[in-house]
Amino acid sequence: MTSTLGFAILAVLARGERTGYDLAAAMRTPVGYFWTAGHSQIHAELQKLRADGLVGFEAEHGPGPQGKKVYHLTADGLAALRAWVTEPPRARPERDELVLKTYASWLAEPGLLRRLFADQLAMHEERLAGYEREEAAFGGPPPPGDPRFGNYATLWCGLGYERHRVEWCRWMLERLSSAGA
Amino acid sequence: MTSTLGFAILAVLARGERTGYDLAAAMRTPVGYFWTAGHSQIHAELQKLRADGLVGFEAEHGPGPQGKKVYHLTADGLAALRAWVTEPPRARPERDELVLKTYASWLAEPGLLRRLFADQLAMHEERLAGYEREEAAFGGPPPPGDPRFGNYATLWCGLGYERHRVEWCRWMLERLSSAGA
DNA sequence: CAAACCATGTAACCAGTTACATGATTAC
DNA sequence: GTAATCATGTAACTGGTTACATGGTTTG
Repeated sequence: MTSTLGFAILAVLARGERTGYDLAAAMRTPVGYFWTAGHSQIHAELQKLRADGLVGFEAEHGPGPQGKKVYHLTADGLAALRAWVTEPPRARPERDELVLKTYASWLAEPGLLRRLFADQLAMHEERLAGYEREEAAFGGPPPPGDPRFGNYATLWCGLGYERHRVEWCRWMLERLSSAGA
Repeated sequence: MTSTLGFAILAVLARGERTGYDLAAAMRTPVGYFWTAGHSQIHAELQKLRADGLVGFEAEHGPGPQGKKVYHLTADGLAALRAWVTEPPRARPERDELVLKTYASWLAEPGLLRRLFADQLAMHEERLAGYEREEAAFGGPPPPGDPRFGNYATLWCGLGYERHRVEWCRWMLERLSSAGA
């Protein structure tokens, strides 16, 4: 029973062999935009994946007390990843603290509330601008089948999400202003 | 150090006294759209909130081996909730399994992938239609300061989110169709 | 030679889920 | 009377975070 984190690791490894350290870096950027994990979790998961025969490694001489291990997908690992990709995602409960605050926002001081949403708006506008720069660097979507299609399609999702968030923050600020201080 | 779940409970209690059972129901609908918890977690959290003096309860005779406890906010609880509402939300790591699958989608069979996104599209269209019906029932936003403002504003966020998701699924399907197979 | 980076691992803790356990009240 | 609902709690487990622990390699 491979966990979602396990598949996240397999998905990175499908693009080329990596050390645990490299995987941790990938789990910050770009995979961190939709799935994250610290290095301690990654090393533990790699041991499980290895026990299940989904990854293997070559030990190399390198830094640290244990040297380094370069992990790669096995044939079984690739097959498991391929099968997982098109299966419907397990529904996870939503958890959005800003929306929860919004639910209780009728209790808040209007000035402080406007400040909260103005800050959130600025943050999402900044992220959006960053994604737009990234998108421009692509110059159009790569074809499905190209690994870069995965990067582009997730970026496109991020663009849509940030736009939605920006619009919602602006809508909130309008509502909060029109009702006076 | 009250947890976010603690504030979710306080936010519900701010609208009126409730039993743990009632709180669990609220954590399914409507709060469940942005924060969820099972009843076991809620009872445990209520004990902590009580130890911190943020809630109190009246024991009543009722069903079950322990009777029932009707919880209410204390003055401290209301103050803590008010202070929390306008503080910036703690950044949580994103975890979106569908986007992770998308990242690995270059490996997938095109037909199965189209099926995945068609199903997701149908699901989000259905949710969107439901939210639109709810929105129509409001007949415009209540003023901030009205508890119903909280409900309306979170609903508006949900509407935007579902629209974004619908658009992204459609974009994916277009990309996947134009590339043949 | 010092700091930053590369590299792997364990342990303790916290949050959240699922399963177990009990039993009164209400509606049919 | 029986089933659904109301009602509260504990225990075991899983996933994830933070802190602890070690030490080699590279760059300035």
